[in-house]
Amino acid sequence: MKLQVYTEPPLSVAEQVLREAFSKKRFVTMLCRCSVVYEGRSATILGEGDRLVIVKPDGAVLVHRPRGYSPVNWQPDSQVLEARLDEQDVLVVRSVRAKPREVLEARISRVYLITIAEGMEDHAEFQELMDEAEIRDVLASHPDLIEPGLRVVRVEKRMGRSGYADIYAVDSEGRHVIIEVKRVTAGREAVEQLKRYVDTWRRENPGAPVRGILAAPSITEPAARLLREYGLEFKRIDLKQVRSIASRERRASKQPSLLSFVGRRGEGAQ
Amino acid sequence: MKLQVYTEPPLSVAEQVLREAFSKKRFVTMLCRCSVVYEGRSATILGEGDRLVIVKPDGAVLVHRPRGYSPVNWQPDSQVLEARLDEQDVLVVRSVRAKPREVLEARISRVYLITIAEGMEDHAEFQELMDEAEIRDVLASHPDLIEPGLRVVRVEKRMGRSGYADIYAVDSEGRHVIIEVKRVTAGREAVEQLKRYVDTWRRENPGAPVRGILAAPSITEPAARLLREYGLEFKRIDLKQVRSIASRERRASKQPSLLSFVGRRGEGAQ
DNA sequence: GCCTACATGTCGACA
DNA sequence: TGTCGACGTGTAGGC
Repeated sequence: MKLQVYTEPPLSVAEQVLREAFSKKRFVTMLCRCSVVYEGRSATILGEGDRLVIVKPDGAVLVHRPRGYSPVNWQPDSQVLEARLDEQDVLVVRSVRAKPREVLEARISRVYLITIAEGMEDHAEFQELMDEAEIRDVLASHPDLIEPGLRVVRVEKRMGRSGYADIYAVDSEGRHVIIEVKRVTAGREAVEQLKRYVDTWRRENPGAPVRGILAAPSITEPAARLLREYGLEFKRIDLKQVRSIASRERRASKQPSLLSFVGRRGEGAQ
Repeated sequence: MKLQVYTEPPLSVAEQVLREAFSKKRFVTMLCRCSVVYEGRSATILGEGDRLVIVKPDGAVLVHRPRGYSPVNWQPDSQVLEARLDEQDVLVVRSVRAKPREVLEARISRVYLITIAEGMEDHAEFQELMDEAEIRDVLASHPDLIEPGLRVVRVEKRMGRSGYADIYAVDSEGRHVIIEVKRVTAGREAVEQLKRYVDTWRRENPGAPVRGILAAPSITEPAARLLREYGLEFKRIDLKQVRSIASRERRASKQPSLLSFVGRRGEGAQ
């Protein structure tokens, strides 16, 4: 990786440096004093202050204030990147995104530092464990975790136009069961989602008995109330248990090497 | 703002620099080669590659890959920040968040650049224009945009436990009208939200006629179908019109200076 | 390209 | 603190 560093460059120098960096699609970070104007789906104005501005090779732009996780302004990607000196000796960095049409402008009055990185190498795989799909798969292959005697018919079953039911099964008494899985506390929205699937199923299978089960580590009180109102059911999922099954089955089937990383420290979220 | 820049520091130097920066709550950016392990609400593993690591004074941590808007790993805030040299001469940066308990570890094999910023000054106001609240207020003060003869009774009316209806009004025939406002294309979720409010209202006012109107710039086909099914209505909102009214009224009432920024360039979304 | 649902979503407001 | 809803949500996946 090659790196260029410019400390306190005059704005005219910064302008040239940024232009070249943008055209050559470098990875740019800039500590500067700037104000920001954005207009697109919404519109925002941010007064002057010290910020970190990041411009990535793919045109992603991030403006970070000294605090917080979220960028105050950004562009997920941009097609046009410009740097120019304004009439009043302000360095204007302008980023335009085509669809939706969005414009972001940082008006920079002072540059503390610019770094230009060329040839950042990053081809590593990103592995996510315990996302909803994995929980769903564990439950599908161990339906007893939900209810004894449950027989899984299908995972990710399309429910007409309503979307996909996570698990579609038949219970010990032959009733159809639609199961919606959530990896976090289920709120009202999860209940509505399950309700939609059950309604769709009922419409397409008039008269046939069907149950709806919301499977999640927990549920909010209002959501539980709504669930009862709709005649649906809740099944608490023990994430620890699911985790241990998932990691065991991953160990048995997939890349055992990577997994050794996990579980070495920390005992997981409570 | 005071700035320290370290180019290609040995890991032992980087360790000391980071420790001091963390303890003194500096704003840190680091270009480095690292792998990342995260465990908390979920768990992830990221192999080695060149990344930008940001640590903010409040403990926010961001790890950015060369592409894309989203950080690949992060910590919205953290209570514990450590830097230490591992047995195998790897610089480990560990960030622990208390609630929920989440741990992020970057294992750094090489440091290209560290910058430590002290005293970043950023007290500027962030102004958002045309968020849902502003659209709602414009519609509330100009109900004719929704329907002639509409009389607004209340804005942000609490609907039992269901949440808040954006606008609560009475139409020209004396029927109650519940209006849900959306800033963007309304999907199924918006329809269900409105339905919930209308249902709640009906339960608390049995027999009284009530209408539900979804006011949005557009609506997805499935959502429109669902809306009809529920006996609710859709009213298309002309964002341009709302925008011009909002900016006119802002100009008349509030800070006219800031507003001069907006509208100078760009003609709005798409 | 539309639509749906997930996300370590984050964040703010309010009961 | 719990719960809810907005967000310029971003992002992946299906059709």
